Amino acid sequence: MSVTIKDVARLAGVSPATVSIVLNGKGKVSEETRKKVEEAAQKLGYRPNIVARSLVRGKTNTILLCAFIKEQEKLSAFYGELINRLLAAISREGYYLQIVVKGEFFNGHPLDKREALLNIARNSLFEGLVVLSHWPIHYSEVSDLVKENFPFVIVNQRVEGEGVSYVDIDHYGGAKEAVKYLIEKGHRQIAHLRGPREHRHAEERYRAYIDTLLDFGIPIKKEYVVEGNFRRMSGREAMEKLLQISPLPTAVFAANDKMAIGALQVAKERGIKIHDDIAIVGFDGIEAVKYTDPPLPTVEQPLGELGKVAAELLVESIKGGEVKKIVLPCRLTE
Amino acid sequence: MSVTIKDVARLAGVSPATVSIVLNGKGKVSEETRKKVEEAAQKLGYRPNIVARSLVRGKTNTILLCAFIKEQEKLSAFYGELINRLLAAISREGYYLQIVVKGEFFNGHPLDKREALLNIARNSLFEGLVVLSHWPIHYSEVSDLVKENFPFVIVNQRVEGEGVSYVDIDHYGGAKEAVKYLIEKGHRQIAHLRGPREHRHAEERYRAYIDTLLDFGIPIKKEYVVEGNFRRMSGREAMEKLLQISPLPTAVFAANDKMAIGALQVAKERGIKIHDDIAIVGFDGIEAVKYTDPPLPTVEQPLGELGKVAAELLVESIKGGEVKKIVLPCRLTE
DNA sequence: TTAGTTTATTAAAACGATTTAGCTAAGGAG
DNA sequence: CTCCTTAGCTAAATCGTTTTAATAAACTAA
Repeated sequence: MSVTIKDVARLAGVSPATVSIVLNGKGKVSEETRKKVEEAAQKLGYRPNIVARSLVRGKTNTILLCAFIKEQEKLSAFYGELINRLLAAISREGYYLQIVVKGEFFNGHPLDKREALLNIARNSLFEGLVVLSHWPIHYSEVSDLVKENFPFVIVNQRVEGEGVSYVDIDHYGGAKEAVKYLIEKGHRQIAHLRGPREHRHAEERYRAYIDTLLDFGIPIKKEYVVEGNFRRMSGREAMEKLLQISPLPTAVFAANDKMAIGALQVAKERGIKIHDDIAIVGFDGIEAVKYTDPPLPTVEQPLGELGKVAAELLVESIKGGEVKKIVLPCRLTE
Repeated sequence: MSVTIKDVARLAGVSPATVSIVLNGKGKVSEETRKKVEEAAQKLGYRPNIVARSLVRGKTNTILLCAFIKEQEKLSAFYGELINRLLAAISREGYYLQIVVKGEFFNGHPLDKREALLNIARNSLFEGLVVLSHWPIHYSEVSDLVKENFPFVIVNQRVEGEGVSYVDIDHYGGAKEAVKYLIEKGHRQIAHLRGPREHRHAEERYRAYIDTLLDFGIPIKKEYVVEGNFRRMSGREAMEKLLQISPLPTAVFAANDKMAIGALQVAKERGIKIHDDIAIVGFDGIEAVKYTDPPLPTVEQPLGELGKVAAELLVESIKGGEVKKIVLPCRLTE
């Protein structure tokens, strides 16, 4: 079938061992045999079988990205940038990337949280594991990995405890920036269009909203906080509720960009001038807010950075370095 | 180190062969040994080493996605949906996905077009190859794959000739839809904001623009065609040029959404009413056009479908089925 | 009883590389 | 001349499975 090291050896008139030595550049060989081997390999178009190499070396140089995200969610719409940078960073270190998404098939059956991590690790196929999750992860779900000393890094969640590396985004800090920005623009009647209660990020952004108002001595108005579900339509509905309150808020901090866009649409339909009458600021940094009229300020999540740092942490962990817990700041863009 | 089949065999008091037979469900074993083996495997938490299995079986069940795209481009911004569906479809068939992007490292050195395809194929690591490319691919670049009978499918480009499967999008047809839509709305002064000359898709969309006008007996005005580079800013510049022409066009067909958005912005700044004074329609179906004011009609590229069909073609090809050339229609959404 | 068949199990080969340990020949030191 | 070193090469073991062919035991049929 395909060309093996034996074929090269035969053609070059040497042993397979010699071929291996020449092609891997280890050990000593005479200039003459080196040439013979290289020519033979060239002529036959020989490529080493990576599987065989992996078996004997005991490593595949592949890392696995396990994405636990909602089905409907596009892995890439949001995490595309993350994957790009992750891929770039690990490929530079000589690793390959394999991706598996929750609900999809791995080793025969659909990947689901519990069973997966440990099995995959034990599988011994991968050098390391990147765990990207939308839902909080409990220490017990990764303690086996820690025990086996299997390199992994958690992305987008924080898991305290020994032996765990993670990189997460500072939603609290980012949200504080957003609210501060509005306050510094002179707003005092600031509403918050919050995300679902069960969503950790929504909760953090909400906390930041409350804390920042308190920091500046601005009284909290309960009716200024309306809950949405992160989708545009819920932003519309929430905005409609807000517009019935008097005094009208002069600013809205939306917990994500989609809801901010919904709010903007309703406001415009009512003839309310964005920025002048009501300021709106979102969160996430999706592309669409650049193209609304007017464009909306937003708190940009450093998703690319997330991928890059995840790669760095993982590679360090593979090399036996220490685990690290990193929280990346986000910044507000207008 | 890790648990091997020998460990299981020893604990169960049988030979490794028996363990393999039990765990793979082939061959006959007594109920008694089956139990012993299963218990031992369970107890030790045994997982077969996939690398070893792959070596002996001669297949890794992994397919490789080779993305030849521009560096700055986000693999995922545009192709996210594609990858999602591709991944879903192949994982259902029991295959894993590995991704490598142009410019990133593969097997030691940065992946670049020529060398790559054949080498990778010969590598024997992968069951099949999905080639996603932004640039036209010449038959000679894949003829080696054809010769070696290595399963592959080309996505986003058309390569005529024997032994080649591809799935592409009907840019010409989609663009025709767009122009027809404008004509049916009563427009006769239709401008075209075309993409760069060297870009195949831009060229096809341009051809469709010309052909459709001719079909309807509408005279072509050379000055109504302005070239941009697919970026928003060039859409702005082009629109500014168009607005100096008299008679003013009453409609603009932009070769992509970003340019359409740029055009929209300029028009709005000049106080021109979109739809009433000037209709604009874009191409691509990016999310942002849903949130402009007003939202723009666009020709949606079925990127998810592209991924799904690619997977189907590839799997069929792996199974020894015949090659197919498929062109997917796009549809206009308002 | 004997030959033939079926059943349950396993020894050993294979997959294709890498790596270890050893061998030969040549060169150098005494 | 002998001993030691070194350079250059290779035979054979190894990685962890799967699979083939063989074996032993048990059962069937005549």
